[in-house]
Amino acid sequence: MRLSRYLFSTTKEAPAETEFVSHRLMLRAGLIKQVTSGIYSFLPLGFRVLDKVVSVVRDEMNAVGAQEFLLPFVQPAELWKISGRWDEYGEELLRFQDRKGNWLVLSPTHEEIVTDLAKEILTSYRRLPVVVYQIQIKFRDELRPRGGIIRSREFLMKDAYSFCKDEAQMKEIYQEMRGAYERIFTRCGLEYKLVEAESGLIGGDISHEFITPASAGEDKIVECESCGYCSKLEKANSVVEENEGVSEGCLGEVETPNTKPMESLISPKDKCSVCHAPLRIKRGLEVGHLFHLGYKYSSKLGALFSNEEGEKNPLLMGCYGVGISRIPAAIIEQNNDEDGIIWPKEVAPFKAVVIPTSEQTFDFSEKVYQELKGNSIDVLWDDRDTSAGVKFKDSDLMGIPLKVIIGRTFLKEGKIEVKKRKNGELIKIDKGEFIQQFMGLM
RNA sequence: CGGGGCGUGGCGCAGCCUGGUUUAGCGCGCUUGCUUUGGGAGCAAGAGGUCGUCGGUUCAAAUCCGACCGCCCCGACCA
Repeated sequence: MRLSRYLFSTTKEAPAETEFVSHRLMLRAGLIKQVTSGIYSFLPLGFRVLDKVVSVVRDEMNAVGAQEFLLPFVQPAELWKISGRWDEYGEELLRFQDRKGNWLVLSPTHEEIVTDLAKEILTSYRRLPVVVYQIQIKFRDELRPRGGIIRSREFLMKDAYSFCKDEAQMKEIYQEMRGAYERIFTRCGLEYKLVEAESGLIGGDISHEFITPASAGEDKIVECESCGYCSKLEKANSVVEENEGVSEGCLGEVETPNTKPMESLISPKDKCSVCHAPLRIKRGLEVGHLFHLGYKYSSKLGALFSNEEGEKNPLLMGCYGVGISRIPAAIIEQNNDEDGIIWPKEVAPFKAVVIPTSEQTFDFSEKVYQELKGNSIDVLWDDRDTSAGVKFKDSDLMGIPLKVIIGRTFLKEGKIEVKKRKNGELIKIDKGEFIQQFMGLM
């Protein structure tokens, strides 16, 4: 893509009240633009990142046999009345009427409609288990949207639903999904913790969250300094040590008669209930959630299947969410410096930007750009008529992993420079060996 | 929903307290020209504003008062 024709805008300033790095940088680098409270446009650059995240998620979901489909964003009130959530959900559920006066909702999640679908098709144990997923807009009329895309009202989510015949099958699927999630977040360059969590309004008994450490996060997690025990603050257990310094290190599963649910705060006396090491509180951002839904929706909506004995039972359900539009923000929270964003390779909007810094190298820079493009590299060509400094600053702000600089070093030594965003490392490559060496850097 | 704050060219802000000498200002960005060009260049000349909306007070309102709308921040709640 030639930058002179790219719909983007970078700025030196962000509004004073934006307090999170990710929010500031997303605005400054021109990834998103706020339209109204909690609702954002993704500009081409931001959309590319989002799209990369989507690809990773899709890839890993497909790999564990989940099937992609698409459910409606606008749904009739009826199914919500049957499940009971028409009354339970409160004002977060945005409701409105069509011209005929029928009530509709902008879907905040899709359990009702997917259960209704499963009810028609999954009528026999022979067809189970099944996992379906979609990548779709959700709307939750949040009391208070915040942090830019971190907590928006309209957001993009991957939600998967599993239907099983029994607990054993369910457990298997749950583990597969967990594995897929671990790979998703690793590929996105995110550090994460898997913690036990509440399942809230979605329902169900077992629930785990993938929390990524970020000061912008809304969740507080408790982490053991020694054995890796990790939990949401409100679900955490601790033991109060009577005599200090008894046990050090991780002892694995131990009987802990003094175990107590943690209150809202931990004191220095609260120790890990597993290994008795000190605990600490961190802020984190929920990026993924696994729910064991049980029979809540299938029984209410009458989604029954026949088992081996010909008996009719409700489908055993699970659901699995990934907050896709939140992930770019989470990545930025963990990957930035004073110059801007530092995208991990897999989610970078472009892998490289070709920068001519002199009029005499402009034509040659286009050749290099075309050659990279010909090798299927997502590459930008900064063909703008502006100073080298501006090009470098913009590239750094936007977080492009590699700068391909063609300027005075090329004129003097015939060498193309490649500079890494992450550590500033500068590599000079001979014109003739450029492509081979560059591909080696990818 | 409770508490706090803000709405002024495309973006970021000042001006408001103490109404009129302000033709509504500054920085960034934008346009044109010249000089520049390896880390957000310089000079010169320009374009661009119903000061959120409606109403009130006043000889006079960006400025004071009221209502409304929108947005942000803290809290409770949530991917």
